[in-house]
Amino acid sequence: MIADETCEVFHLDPVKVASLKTKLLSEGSVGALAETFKVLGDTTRVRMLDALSRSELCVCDLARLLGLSESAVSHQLRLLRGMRLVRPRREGRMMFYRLDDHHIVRLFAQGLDHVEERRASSKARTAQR
Amino acid sequence: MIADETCEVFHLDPVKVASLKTKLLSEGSVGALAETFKVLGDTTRVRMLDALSRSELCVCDLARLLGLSESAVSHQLRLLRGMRLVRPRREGRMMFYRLDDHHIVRLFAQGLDHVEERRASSKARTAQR
DNA sequence: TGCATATATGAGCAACTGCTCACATATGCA
DNA sequence: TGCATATGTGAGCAGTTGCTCATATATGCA
Repeated sequence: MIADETCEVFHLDPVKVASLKTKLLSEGSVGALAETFKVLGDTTRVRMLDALSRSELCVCDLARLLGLSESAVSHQLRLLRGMRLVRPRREGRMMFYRLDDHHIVRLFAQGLDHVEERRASSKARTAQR
Repeated sequence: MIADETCEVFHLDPVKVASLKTKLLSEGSVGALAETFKVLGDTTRVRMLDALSRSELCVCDLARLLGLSESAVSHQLRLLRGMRLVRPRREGRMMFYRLDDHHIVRLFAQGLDHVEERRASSKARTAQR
């Protein structure tokens, strides 16, 4: 067989394949989902969003609280602003940021559930040995 | 001021800063959360997990279904296996994979909610102009 | 207006990621 | 055992990411 990339034919029932294809997420949904998760897939941004979900903070305080440079924080805030996850509010020369999308809090909570259960089940698995 | 990295003093009430610090997610939780979201932050893996959430598939069919090389799929499956998101089952020379963690499905659903709402509110914002 | 403070941003660099290509491993069957 | 098929994996490369450093912009105040 030449088998360039994949096998020539589906092993799965072709009818099932066709039905599967119609159920898959659209390209747009996949892209949007991945983009959202990608933003959340970085410890710095998770820490920033976590802090901002609890209190509105100026750039300087946020940087200091998390032990980051103001520049790094500012760059990340720009990204988060672009994704409409945080919202700025000017007060004199300071910019106060806060969470603009509380879905994030729920996603964090759900993500933590996942993490916790994974930890618990891996413990159980270790204990069995 | 020398202002090396951040401002010298918090602008926020020090009492509030102290209370905020105790509420923040632990280092471990932050790391685990970011790691989880990072895995989901890639279109290839989103598509793979989406497909596997609907049907158990062998590597070859999965590759063909999504238009990817088997090698690429295999590499990603290794990653997903390591994170216990998918589970393999051997049948002859074929390996069938399926979702091993249905939290993922809920995370996807929740992520899509977020995406949808963002889309809706941005439409509303455009319409206002 | 001129200077200090607070934030934003562009360039550039080191680390990481996801793919391909070549090859290794594992199973079924003649 | 020997060959074909199905999957797994290491190396390497191009693209991306997150940081720092230098500098720009914006605001408050004397």
